[in-house]
Amino acid sequence: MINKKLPDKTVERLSMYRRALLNYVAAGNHHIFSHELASLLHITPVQVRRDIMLIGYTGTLRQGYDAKELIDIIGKIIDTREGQKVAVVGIGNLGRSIMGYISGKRTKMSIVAAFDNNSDKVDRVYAGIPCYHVDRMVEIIKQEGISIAVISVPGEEAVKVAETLVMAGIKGIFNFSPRPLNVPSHVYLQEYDIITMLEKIAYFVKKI
Amino acid sequence: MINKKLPDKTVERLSMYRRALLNYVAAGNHHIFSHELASLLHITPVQVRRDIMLIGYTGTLRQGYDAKELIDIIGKIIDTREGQKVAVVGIGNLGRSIMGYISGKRTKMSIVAAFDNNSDKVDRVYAGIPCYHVDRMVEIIKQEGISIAVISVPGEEAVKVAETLVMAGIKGIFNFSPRPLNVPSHVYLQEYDIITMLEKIAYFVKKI
DNA sequence: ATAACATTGTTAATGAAATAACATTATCTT
DNA sequence: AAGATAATGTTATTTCATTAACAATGTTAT
Repeated sequence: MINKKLPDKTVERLSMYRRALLNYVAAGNHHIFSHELASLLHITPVQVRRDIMLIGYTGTLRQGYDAKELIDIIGKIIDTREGQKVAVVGIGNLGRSIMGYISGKRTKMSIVAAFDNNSDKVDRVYAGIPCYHVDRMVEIIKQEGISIAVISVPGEEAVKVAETLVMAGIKGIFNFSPRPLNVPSHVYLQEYDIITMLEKIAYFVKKI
Repeated sequence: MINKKLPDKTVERLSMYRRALLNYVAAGNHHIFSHELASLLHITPVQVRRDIMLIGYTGTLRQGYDAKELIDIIGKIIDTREGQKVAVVGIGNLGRSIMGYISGKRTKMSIVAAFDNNSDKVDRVYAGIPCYHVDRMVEIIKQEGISIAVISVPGEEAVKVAETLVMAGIKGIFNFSPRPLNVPSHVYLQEYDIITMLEKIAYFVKKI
């Protein structure tokens, strides 16, 4: 189908389309128009159609899109057949919150390991996920075939953790710490700095 | 100085510049070149210079920028004199994590109230912040003059919470729930969907 | 059967962000 | 004193994302 990389923002929306569509189907619906899907996400219909065009799916003129088919196509784009394994590094509130979000959801991703350097947390189980000491990161990541890691440790530790993750062969890193990371180009890095985003809101609130 | 709105991404970087500069100054430094600041954030020097140009500050040719001055200027842009008050709605792991991030930090923002609908949590204090029942949101927000709210409730409750916040006169909303919100244009909305971002990483990891 | 309509799919235009190119200038070297 | 250097500040270009315009077409109404 499409082997070309999709635009960043389109991929984000595909994930959101899928979730909205799963609800929609669960409510007993079958077909959906671009303007309906758009209104579920509060975006424009044309953006929906454009995204759907990019993934090579086509609807029908008077019925719109078949919701189930669209869900499947999006799954083929985002998921891998076997599912991707995720590790969470840093079992503070944020780490636990992410573990809670995902474990038990019907996504193809699964969190299979947590890491922390606090011995009180090591060898316990959080949201069904075993917690190991960070010293065992490389070992476990290789052994389990984990491809994605979430960094939710304090800033001071983030750089070191990232280096270890890269060394362990991780493919994607989701960094919530406030330290900008530097990773080789074969590792996909997504950073999100909550404080910065709050400060951005503060700025625009001032301007309103 | 500049009364024109700055670009979104520039504001984000300003926040990150400031934090990097605070460390830099704390380490005893005084002046910084664009390429040094850039390397702290892993971005390009030209982007740093452009951002700094946009805020109307200028460095000196052979010394670069005065770190303290730059910190002050950024403060004038982002902060308000009295500081902005923030509420967190939903005291799950994510809510607590955000409260922990901010309370006690040297930012001008302060979290002054938390809300939850779980009576076990109401009337307790988390990270120094009192937790009220969601039914009292409008009252407390008005009384305290809270301008920004973080929504960290489960999806099902998010829409209702947002409506109440808008009604209470909130100016900025930071939505972590997976439900897209719809707010009037005088409210600044920042949404972040953690699952979606993880799925995006999954996609790009596949593509690498 | 024809016209009006509602919807999709696609191309074109616009806007925002990042990058590149380059002009300027204070300092240092010789 | 003249030239080289290393930095800034700014304009121009490119790239990416969104929005607008519109052509194509199956369905419904008359």
